Amino acid sequence: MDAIAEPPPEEASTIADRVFGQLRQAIVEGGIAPGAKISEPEMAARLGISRGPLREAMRCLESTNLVERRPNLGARVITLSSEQLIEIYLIREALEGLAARLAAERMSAAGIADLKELLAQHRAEIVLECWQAYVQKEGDMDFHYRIVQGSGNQRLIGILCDDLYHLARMYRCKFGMVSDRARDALKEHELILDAIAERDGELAELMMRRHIRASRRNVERRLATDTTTQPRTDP
Amino acid sequence: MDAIAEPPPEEASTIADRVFGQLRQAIVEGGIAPGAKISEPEMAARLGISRGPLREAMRCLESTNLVERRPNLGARVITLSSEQLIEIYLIREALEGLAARLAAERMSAAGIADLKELLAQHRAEIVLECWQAYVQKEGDMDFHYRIVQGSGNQRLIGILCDDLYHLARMYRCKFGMVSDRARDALKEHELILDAIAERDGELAELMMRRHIRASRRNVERRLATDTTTQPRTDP
DNA sequence: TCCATTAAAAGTGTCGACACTTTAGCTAAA
DNA sequence: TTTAGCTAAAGTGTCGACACTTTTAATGGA
Repeated sequence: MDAIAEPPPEEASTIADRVFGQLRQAIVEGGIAPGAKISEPEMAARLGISRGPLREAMRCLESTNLVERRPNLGARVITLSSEQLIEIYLIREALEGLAARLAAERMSAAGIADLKELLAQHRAEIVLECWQAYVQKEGDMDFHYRIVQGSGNQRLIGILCDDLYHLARMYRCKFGMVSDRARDALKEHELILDAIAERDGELAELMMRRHIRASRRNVERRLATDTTTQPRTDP
Repeated sequence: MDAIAEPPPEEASTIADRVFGQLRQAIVEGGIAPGAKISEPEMAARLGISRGPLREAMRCLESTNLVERRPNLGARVITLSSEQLIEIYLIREALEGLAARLAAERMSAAGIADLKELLAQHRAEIVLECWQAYVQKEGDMDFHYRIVQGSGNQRLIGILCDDLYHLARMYRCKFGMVSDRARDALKEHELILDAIAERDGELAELMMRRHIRASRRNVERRLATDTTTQPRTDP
């Protein structure tokens, strides 16, 4: 198996940066299993680079909480627990609520129009019966991603888009999340966008928090009852 | 001048980790000026190490947003703007509000007792007329730090204690913040702690958000009127 | 057979050296 | 004098090699 993808079209000017992106993608999408040890000589050989840039990339992965490193013992991909997933939902509720409020105040009219188009497209997909794909595929994250971008708060964008969203995606790839909440989620997205379009920051924040809270409770319910959503423990 | 402190008592087992801590402290406390370029050969020589571990430490500093690195151009300490300071306050309001709510639900009785003692000590200091020191010295941050720790949310702790608090301290070292809000802040702290002690998460969150909002507005007011709090632009 | 000791192998941490890029300074022409 | 081009210096990015630590395997004794 070839767990690490080829250098993506947009080439980073330095090997360490490129490898960081490659490894992050491989980890998030499951190409490198959670808990797996990453041997520096082996990985460097597989990537055709030396250990120097690889170690720099590993440091970045450690800083973004995708690998855990212990001195003299090496690095392992983090393992996913349902507790950590809930932790992330709680943080997202707080931060994306803020993002929605700021987006309502500062997002450009063009950005809002784009989002309306995106939601229209999602609505069409749901009607076409392939609606399971809505939340499952990156449609949901795409919506959230754009609102965070629209907040204009660079540090907020960094925390959510550079760190938490990759983790959230990792969970989605690991647990086979097939959401039954697509219709509700789309409706909630529309309410959020309406509030943003009317520049009602207070309402946008309230709606976003309620939306993420509903997602979290949905996950909590599944975790409590459905054993198939437990993380697989690959040998 | 010797901008970089000696290895702190608690020795990290690897050079890169230790140097990361040293450089972070030097940057936060102003030993290395904002905007200053960090030359790898020069810094490595000053620290008596080679460039390998230094580069790893720089990568970590970049991940924590304390330095900005551009390929082939080197790394510079970030510059502080009042806009970014406000960004941080907004994020803290959201996240520490969450932390206060979780702390009210999960903090140990012993932890609450310790906090009460801390506030009593702060109250005594204020009465002793050296009350300017309260917010200025790390007393304020100490209180916030413990509440975040009390939340038990590991990822929340990481975001606030590993990243944002160092930035906040950097701002405090740079702008000569002599707060006139010590008495108000202490009162607010007491209200927050009361809510936590009564396990009233909703109220604790509300009070914490209000407290941080008040701090932000205080800063905004100063930034608007007082030119002495503008960041110094060292040559 | 089982456990302790020990030697070898693998792996991480660190260093010095080299290639390529960027910058600074200098020369020369307009 | 100014500016364009060129050259040398400095700096970053990358690599291979070595030292020390951890793990594995083997050997020996009980």
